[in-house]
Amino acid sequence: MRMGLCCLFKEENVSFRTTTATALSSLPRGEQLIKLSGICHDNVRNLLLALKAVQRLGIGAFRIMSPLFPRMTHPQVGYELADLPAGEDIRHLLEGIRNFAGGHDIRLSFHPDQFVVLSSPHPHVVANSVRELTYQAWLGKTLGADLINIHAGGVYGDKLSALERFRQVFSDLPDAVRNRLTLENDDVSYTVRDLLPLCQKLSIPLVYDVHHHRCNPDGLSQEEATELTGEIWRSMGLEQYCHLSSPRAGWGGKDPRPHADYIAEKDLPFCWRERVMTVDIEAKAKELAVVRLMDHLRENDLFGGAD
DNA sequence: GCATGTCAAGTTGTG
DNA sequence: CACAACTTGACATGC
Repeated sequence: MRMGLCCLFKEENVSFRTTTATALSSLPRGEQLIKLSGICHDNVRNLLLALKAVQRLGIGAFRIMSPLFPRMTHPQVGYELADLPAGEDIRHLLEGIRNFAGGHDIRLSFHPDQFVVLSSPHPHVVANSVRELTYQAWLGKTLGADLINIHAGGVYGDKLSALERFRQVFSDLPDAVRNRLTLENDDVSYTVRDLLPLCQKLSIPLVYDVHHHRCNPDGLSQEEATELTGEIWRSMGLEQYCHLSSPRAGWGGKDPRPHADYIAEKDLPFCWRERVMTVDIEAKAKELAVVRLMDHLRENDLFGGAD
């Protein structure tokens, strides 16, 4: 089992900067680009530090912050790498990051935020989403990240029509996006059972989030969901990807959806142990939570053959 | 200095 | 019907 860290660190001295469109708008274009250049340069240097920390800690996957290059696709203040004073340096660093990740077998992924919705009935929402995905696919190609994972989006009163809209948009996506796109079951709308037919038919890898499955059950057992989603990954020659988290207030609490600082060991599905797969750990204590879970598995000799 | 509210974008469920 | 949640730091504002 390969463990993944999501975006940020608790104790490692790695951080990512951002800026807002409002703050940028008050500057002339030249100063905007200088400011953005500094932020992007810092972020790329920190991404390399992040991967070095991940490698040192024995973590095998890393989810990259979507706004690594903040506001890059914004309609007013958007920009390209070539526009930035440090653009060439940044391009160099990106190449170094790809080599480091590839050389140390660190799997990289992206997880665009909630504004990326391909099933929306509103054309402008879909258009903005495709633009954002195109940016992330370019970044994925440059960095060697093979996965851009999104949710199926809104229901709009009828899941089947929403999924049909998704299917049509999906077929028209640029290759670089379509080759990386994966779908994940969410905690309110789309379950594994909802997504399986679409994913099987279009060969879209399905990221199985067991926490969302527990919050939003669909009649499938965890073993069934693991096997059925795993079959799609296997048929495409890819290592299966799953998500794991624990509820902040426990399973008896008011709302089980907010994530806890650490993973409760009993929340790791039994059938995942010994399985060849990547598991992103979604926990507030970040790398500390990943390391703690890996230590637990190692102490109990539950890590499978790969370790 | 420090505390606080806002920030591009969508959708759902709660109050 | 308005608003928080999803998530985090940067920035502007006001004391």
